[in-house]
Amino acid sequence: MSEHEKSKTDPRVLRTRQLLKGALIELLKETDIDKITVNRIAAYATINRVTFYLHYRDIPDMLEKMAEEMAEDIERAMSRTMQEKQGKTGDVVLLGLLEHIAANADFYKTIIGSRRIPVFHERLRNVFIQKIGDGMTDDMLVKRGIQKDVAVWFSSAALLGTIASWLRSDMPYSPQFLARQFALLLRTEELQTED
Amino acid sequence: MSEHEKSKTDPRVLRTRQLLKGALIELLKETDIDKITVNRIAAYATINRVTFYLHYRDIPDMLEKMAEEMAEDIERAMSRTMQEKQGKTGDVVLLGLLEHIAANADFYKTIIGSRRIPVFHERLRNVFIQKIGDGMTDDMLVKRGIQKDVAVWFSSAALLGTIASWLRSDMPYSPQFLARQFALLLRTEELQTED
DNA sequence: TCGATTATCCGACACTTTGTAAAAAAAGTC
DNA sequence: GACTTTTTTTACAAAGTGTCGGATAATCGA
Repeated sequence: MSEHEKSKTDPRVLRTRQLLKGALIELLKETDIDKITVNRIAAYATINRVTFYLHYRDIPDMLEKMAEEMAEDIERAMSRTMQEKQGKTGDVVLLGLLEHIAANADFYKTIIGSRRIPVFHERLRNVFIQKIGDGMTDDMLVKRGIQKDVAVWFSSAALLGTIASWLRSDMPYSPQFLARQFALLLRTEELQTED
Repeated sequence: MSEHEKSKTDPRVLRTRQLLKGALIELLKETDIDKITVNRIAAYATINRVTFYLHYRDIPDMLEKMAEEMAEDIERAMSRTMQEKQGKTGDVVLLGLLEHIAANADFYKTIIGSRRIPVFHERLRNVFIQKIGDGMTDDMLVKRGIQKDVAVWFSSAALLGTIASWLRSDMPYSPQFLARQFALLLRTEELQTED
């Protein structure tokens, strides 16, 4: 999906990791995570099984590293739209996020849409929690009697879960529409315009 | 946690399953799910390993059955408060749900608070999706320009995720307080006072 | 281009886990 | 106490795991 290791890295390790990660993604499309073994990943990637252990400790370790890369991609996508369309706040970041996911739908559908790989959800939720926590001013909540941490839990879970459901049902709505729905449901607009 | 098999069932199978389920819960408190084997469950439960296979196909199957039992408990807890305090709608069900979880916090903290066992989240989300979908009237949303399925995705994910975070941080708020926070965040109140 | 370095492949090893089988022992039912 | 059902015991084949050491191949630097 993206080039994380720039130059300097031996092209052989690049190729190997690409093949292994690609193999895992493909296997995840047809098989449950529990049934996936190092054997099968290596076989699908046409890489020797021993070579796998030169790059990852085990499958959970591999998933963690892939989740980390995903988080970097996501954060990059969000900060990019921040720079492009400065002035507007939250909504634009959200739109950029959804557009990035839609653009790589094939990838995200398998790892986020799938219900059985918690690492990616976990990692993504942390990104959301941080972003949302940063963007949430106290006075937005206090006057409504809402506790900040509860609001952060709530919003990040809602965001993550809605995206997952959206992916699972093959994205019947456009990123623009969904971003608008979020705004309505979280009533960010009224809070911004009011008093 | 609760007695699902009433009489009629051989006390030996009751005892065995209780021991096995208890062992799994205990192991989940100290070990990651990936590291738990049938061997260790049986050993902890002081049950022969072969006996495990007389009750469950494998560990995922065992988790599924436990998730199903949890769902029954949850639904029972919700419909119970429905009967007790008739008249009031949504909020009371929510309160009953949170109180039930708080009462069995030890159990729910390990299976819902834990980030690594998707089955329970999955099963619980389905309960929420159904309940919320049933209780949501179209005109509650249409006039706000919100799509129903999006609202259901959003609310159930928010509910599930917030409960998970609440459990993870050792329930710093009372069920009453949290139920109120939900009402504020979902602005169900304004919607209920109408018609 | 050549030599040095580094990554991958190959065969092999000990170990754990899995799921199943058949028969004996134990516990529950009537 | 006889009968049924569950659990235990022992055993087995198959598969997966993680790690060697050495051979082979690809890459890098000069």
